[in-house]
Amino acid sequence: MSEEKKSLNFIEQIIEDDLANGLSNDKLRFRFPPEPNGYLHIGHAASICLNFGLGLKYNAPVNLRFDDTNPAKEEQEYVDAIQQDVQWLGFQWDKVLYSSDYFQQLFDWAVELIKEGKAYVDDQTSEEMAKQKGTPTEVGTNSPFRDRSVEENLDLFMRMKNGEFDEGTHVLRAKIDMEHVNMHMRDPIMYRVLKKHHHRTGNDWCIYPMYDWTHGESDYLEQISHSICTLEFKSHRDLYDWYVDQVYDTSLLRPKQREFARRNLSYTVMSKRKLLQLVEEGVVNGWDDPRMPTISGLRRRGYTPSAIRTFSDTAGISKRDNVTDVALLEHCIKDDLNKTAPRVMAVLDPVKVVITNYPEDKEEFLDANYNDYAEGFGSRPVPFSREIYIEKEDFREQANKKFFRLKLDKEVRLKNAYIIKANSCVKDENGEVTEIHCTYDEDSLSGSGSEASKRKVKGTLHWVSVKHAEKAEVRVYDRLFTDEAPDGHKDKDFKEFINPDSLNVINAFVEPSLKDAKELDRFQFQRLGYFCVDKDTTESNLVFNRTVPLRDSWAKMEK
RNA sequence: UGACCUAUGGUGUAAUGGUAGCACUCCGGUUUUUGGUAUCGUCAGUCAAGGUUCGAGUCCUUGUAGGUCAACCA
Repeated sequence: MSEEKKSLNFIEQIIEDDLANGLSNDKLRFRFPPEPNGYLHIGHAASICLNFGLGLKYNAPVNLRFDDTNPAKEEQEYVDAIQQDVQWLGFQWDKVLYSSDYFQQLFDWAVELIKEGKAYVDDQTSEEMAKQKGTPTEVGTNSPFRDRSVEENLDLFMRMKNGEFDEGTHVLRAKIDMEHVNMHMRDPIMYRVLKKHHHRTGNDWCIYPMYDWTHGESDYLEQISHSICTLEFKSHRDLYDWYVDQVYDTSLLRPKQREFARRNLSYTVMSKRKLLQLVEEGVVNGWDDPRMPTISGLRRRGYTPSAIRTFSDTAGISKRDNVTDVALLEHCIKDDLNKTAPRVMAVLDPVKVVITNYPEDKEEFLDANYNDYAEGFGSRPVPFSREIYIEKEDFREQANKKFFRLKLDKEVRLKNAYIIKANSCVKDENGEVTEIHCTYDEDSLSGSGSEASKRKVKGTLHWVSVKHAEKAEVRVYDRLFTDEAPDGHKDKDFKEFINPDSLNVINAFVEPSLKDAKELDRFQFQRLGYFCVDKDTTESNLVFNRTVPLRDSWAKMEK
């Protein structure tokens, strides 16, 4: 066995360097810090796989920490969904924690900062403060309240905490440097008044800490060694370090923030705000609509955790902007399902075939493997009778040699059954073929071992017996957007690129063995693609989602 | 007219001063009772210009292009 040397990504490189410089392996600790204000998507999966993957690689704990400092947007529903998604992806956290666990500690530290003259209460409006903030190219100016006495600041901050002030009237600010080249260092807000009910702390607080003040301190409290986030937080790093330095005890580990590029996928959008918009405006049917790039949407669509993990690993991480081809994601799920999904037969666009030399009331149950090319899948009986359905596109009255499906006077193999020959067809007033009359070769049954069964016939078709067929609703999905980067246009709104045909609902016929299939059972519909049972399935209505179609070289040739 | 980050085939990523590799996509061959799978192969890349070096995708300089930063969001 040759040991394949796998190169390290740049985050692993940083960790290896830290280890080489004396950080002991047992100090390694990571966290995944979602804000519970929306559902997780495939971009988050990159972060989840990265952080939990590092935990696995270095045998280090990984916390799931909800960054819940803004009660105006956050809800328990999201907390629950996020936990479910992380677990479904196959990862095990060390602890579930909440930034809100640290509200008291954060408050106490804030009081210390005030006492040290490093924080002050500002009474201005946000507009006034924005004006003083300057711009990236112009320095800011000091607030008139910047030099209040410690006593006054302490008194005001207590009154903020006690609910004496209305929202928007007072904030606590760190006193850093209004002329700093990094705007985040220009006296950032630490606390604002928010008289909102919090999903965990209820009405205990009416002041809430801001992200920057909370995040680094939370990392420090949990002794996170490497706090990994996305690139847009790069310029927050100065502040992160400044805040940590205010409370840092040198006997403890000092966490460090490092940033990587968020993962984008072609033909979709990845911002929570935009996804929420699609949900709220009814473009899709909820966060778990199978067209959504959310984890729950992909799950419902039929994706497996393993495929998503493989995708994340294969796509890798770096620090440059990217748009990963959705074909890579599709490749990962096809590759997984090809190895795991049983093969069954379903006809999505049926036309009736009558086998004229097959007895009227005869029926047979043919043994059909769930997978002809792999062990362990077993088989099931598939009913055959005089009338069957095949796909409309699998028949042509006449066609050239390249079309090796059913055509008049030519033969094809019916998968798991007999070789048939088309003799004639019936058409309606529009010239549409409504029925095809065939004869079958009685000795040609698949697997019978007879001479006739071994005959080489170019085409093989899938089919379903008419009188045994189960009706099923099949939801055929296409990409949600027609543009590769729908939100990459400065002059156009992403919604202008919504694909009007992203959902096609079909009344199909499936083989009877599928009658008892359960939610999330995954199958390959022979020659068509991979499908899974949707949660909308009821006793009387079987519903399948098309996860992804099979590669179709014939369709490409036809173009 | 600032600071910071990033530039490698169509896409995503390796190469840690020493043969530019892998995966996906595309295209073609072989196999095939799925026009699937498998397998073999083709096309295709270091942003530019200087410099350092025996040797530069990698280091330096200067450009160019893209991105980020001015929420009481995270």
